[in-house]
Amino acid sequence: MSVPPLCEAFVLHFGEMGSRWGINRTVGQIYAVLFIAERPLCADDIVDRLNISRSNVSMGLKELQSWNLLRQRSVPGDRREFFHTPDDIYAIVRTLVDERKKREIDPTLSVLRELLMRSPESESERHAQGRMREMHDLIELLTGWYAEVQKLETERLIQLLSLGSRIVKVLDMKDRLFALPGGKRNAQPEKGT
Amino acid sequence: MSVPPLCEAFVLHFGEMGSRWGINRTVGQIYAVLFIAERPLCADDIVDRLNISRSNVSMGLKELQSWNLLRQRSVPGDRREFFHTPDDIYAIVRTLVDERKKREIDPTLSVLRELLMRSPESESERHAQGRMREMHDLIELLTGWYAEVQKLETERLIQLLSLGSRIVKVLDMKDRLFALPGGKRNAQPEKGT
DNA sequence: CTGAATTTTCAGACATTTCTGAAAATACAA
DNA sequence: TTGTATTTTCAGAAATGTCTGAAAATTCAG
Repeated sequence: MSVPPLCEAFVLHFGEMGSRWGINRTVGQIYAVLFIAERPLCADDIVDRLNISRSNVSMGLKELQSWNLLRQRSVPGDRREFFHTPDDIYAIVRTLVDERKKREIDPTLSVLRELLMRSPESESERHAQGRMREMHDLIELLTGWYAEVQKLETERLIQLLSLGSRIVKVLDMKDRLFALPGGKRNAQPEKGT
Repeated sequence: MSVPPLCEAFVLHFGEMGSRWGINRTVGQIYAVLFIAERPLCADDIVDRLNISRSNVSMGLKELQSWNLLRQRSVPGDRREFFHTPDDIYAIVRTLVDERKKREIDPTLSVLRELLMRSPESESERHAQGRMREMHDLIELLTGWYAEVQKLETERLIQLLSLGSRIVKVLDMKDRLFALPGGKRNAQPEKGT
């Protein structure tokens, strides 16, 4: 591998983690190289940096593209394609989570929906269906929340994230505001509880 | 496979999804069987239901235990161990997310921390380190938020999740309360914080 | 202790995934 | 069009992962 030591450590780590992330070593390394590159890279740049075959790079790039993780740029007068990752790391994470949800959660949700439509034909099927419903409802709650949060601008998201569990205090405050004696929606803070 | 049709469909799906979830087919199926079972099962019960070898079940159970996904119960006068999944599906998801974080995120965070301590020895290393810092800071923000939320009781968590993006309205309200004319921190509900 | 019931380990068979080089396809300048 | 640069495809080699049966280990009643 022909990259500076610091970069090499990063790239190797991404390669090793690849398998845990459901992509393979090479794909992880290609992504890492692109992520830290100072400029968009063409396929041969990646071959040089990682010492892997050209065809492997081609397949790896295809894979990353199927995850919507790459942008490409073509230089006038140059026939090659240059690849880079988005600058905005928040956007990257949004994409990543979206894609994982699409591959790892949505199919299950749709199978569960289908199975919940069927009529159980025994006590054990009835029980199983109960468990499936619990799973279904929780996944819906989580993905519904995610869909909502996904709509927020980065600014708002950071605000929310920074709040952490202190969000509970805000929720409490809201509850108190809305739960005053003498009717709802009376914004006098002090009285209630 | 000797389970009712509805259960079979569920189990087969979990098997197929297994590879996307970073576990193998058999382990996915074993989990599925335990998840929908009406009572704790012993290893041989699983062999019967899935038609796989006893040793495979043994390894699969070990794997699931390493994920903290199983509870076991021993019946007096019976030498066998019986396995089951927790009843509380929220607890299951908490465990799942914890374990995935531990395996998929924490190692990266620690590598990033280490790499950010090093001194860059070239312009390209400096740039790479900048990207690593962005990644590091975002992961810290996300995992920090997660750690906070993990502390909430299920009740609170559901409240928060149900709110979805309407949380923003609550945040706005909070901002307005704290940003009234006449100095900061004046419109708080209770005086002493 | 012995011996039966049960679980675990592990070498090798089998299956799947990843990687390569060579060939085919594509894109485009001249 | 031809020729060259570049990308993609794909068959098979290499590597990795999964599964099984047999043997070893463990557990516990008697």
